[in-house]
Amino acid sequence: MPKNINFDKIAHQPAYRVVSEKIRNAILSGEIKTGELLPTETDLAEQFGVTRSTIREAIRLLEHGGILGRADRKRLVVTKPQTDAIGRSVSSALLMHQVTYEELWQVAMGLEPLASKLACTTATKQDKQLLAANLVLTREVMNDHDALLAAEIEFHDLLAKATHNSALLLARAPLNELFYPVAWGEIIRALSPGERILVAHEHIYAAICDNNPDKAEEWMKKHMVDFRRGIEMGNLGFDQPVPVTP
Amino acid sequence: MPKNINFDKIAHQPAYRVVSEKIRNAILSGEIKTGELLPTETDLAEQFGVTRSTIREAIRLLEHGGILGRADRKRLVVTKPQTDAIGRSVSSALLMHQVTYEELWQVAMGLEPLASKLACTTATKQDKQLLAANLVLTREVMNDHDALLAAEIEFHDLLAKATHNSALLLARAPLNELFYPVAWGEIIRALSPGERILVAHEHIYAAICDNNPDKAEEWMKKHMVDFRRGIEMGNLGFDQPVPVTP
DNA sequence: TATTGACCTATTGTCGGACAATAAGTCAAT
DNA sequence: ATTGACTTATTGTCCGACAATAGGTCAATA
Repeated sequence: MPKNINFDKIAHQPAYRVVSEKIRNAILSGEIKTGELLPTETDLAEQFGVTRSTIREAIRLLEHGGILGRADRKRLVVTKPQTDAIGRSVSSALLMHQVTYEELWQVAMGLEPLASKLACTTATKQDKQLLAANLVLTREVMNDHDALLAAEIEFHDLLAKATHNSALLLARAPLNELFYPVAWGEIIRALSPGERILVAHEHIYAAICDNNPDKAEEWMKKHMVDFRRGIEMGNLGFDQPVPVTP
Repeated sequence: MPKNINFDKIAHQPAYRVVSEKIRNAILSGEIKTGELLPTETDLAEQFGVTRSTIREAIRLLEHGGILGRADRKRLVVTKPQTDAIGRSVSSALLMHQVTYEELWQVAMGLEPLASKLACTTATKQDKQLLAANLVLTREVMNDHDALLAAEIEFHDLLAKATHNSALLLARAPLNELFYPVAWGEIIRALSPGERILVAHEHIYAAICDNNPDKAEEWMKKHMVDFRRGIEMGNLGFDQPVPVTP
């Protein structure tokens, strides 16, 4: 038996990780501000005392998280990660966990009514205008499946944006990315529920304009329950994993 | 004025992106299964017809999302992204958006009561045992601020895991990562609310064992409202951005 | 004046080769 | 069954090179 001495596992990080962390910290701590250009690769290589290849690997590591983007396709720039950028990572993760419609719906049930409620007090005039425009659009494309799907997704997205809550936006990113496109897509093709969708959206919109959080929340709940029924009636099993569709 | 002909912006992707996408698709489509080793860098370079450097950059791109990890610190292996891996990306994003306590609390209000409710029907014996053990631990470390904080965070984490809903786990990752550590940390140091925390946790646990979703949800809501009051009473403003603490 | 063109420069994307460090495997010795 | 010595495969890092191109400057042109 070994003595009961325990050494900590020593943490030998490869250089590209170390560099990546340092850059990440510099960005998060505000040392390099959003919108600023990152030094050129050659500069960085010199500063950190490593080769350009190493720097490049470090940069790639950050690029995926959306912290770094490119201004004009050449120089790298520090960016606020947009929800869709981060959403892709999350979606990949969920797909690999074989997330089911049921699971996503449960999250939607937690977040979407909340978004409706919050939007009542936070929505600006512009937010409301965008929502109104979306309603008009929805009515127009009622019979075009693809366009209707896009409009439906946009409505929920606009609503979430109207909360001006970035945490909420990020938390519901997978809904935009995975859930609605696939699930609503199926439902719309199978049941043509355009009218029902529009009615729900209109009530939610009205509630927001009336500054009536309870009503907004309530209608969104109804809308989501309706949605669930749609899935159940369609051929797609509610407890099935969401299929991979690139 | 230019003629109203519009060409699509041509999408010239650098090779490392293309390669990264191809590997990503191969993984998501199940062509390479979870747990399998990725071919060696030299192999990949040959297969794709690019240099090893390019392959490496492509790999780094995926590594950040947690799709790739390493089995034994050498060969790369395909992994299911764990919540903490993805959580770090999301947290970075939120920090850069200067997310406030208020925003995170709102999300918590949407997700945590939901988790409590769901856990009632999904928690296994083992889940309950873990929760019970956590309660014992909490009682023991009641006066040790750091340990209490850790136990409190663990309780919520265990609860979320008991739902066996990966979408929910991922959505609430930033709470674990950002919100609780910082906010609870402050509250615990300032108010020593150990007793109140324990009582709430015990009620939630009891509700789960009784299979009483409404009660579980209700107590979690109370718990979160309590939490909010704690923040408001402490010196940290509720509408302040969460500080960057690496 | 505003667009075009020619030119130069800085920076990224990609290549190829090189070598050290180190997991992993093999086989013999204890 | 563990240790040790040896070999091999693979990653981490370095160096140097070059093509492609975005950006800037400045003159020529309509």
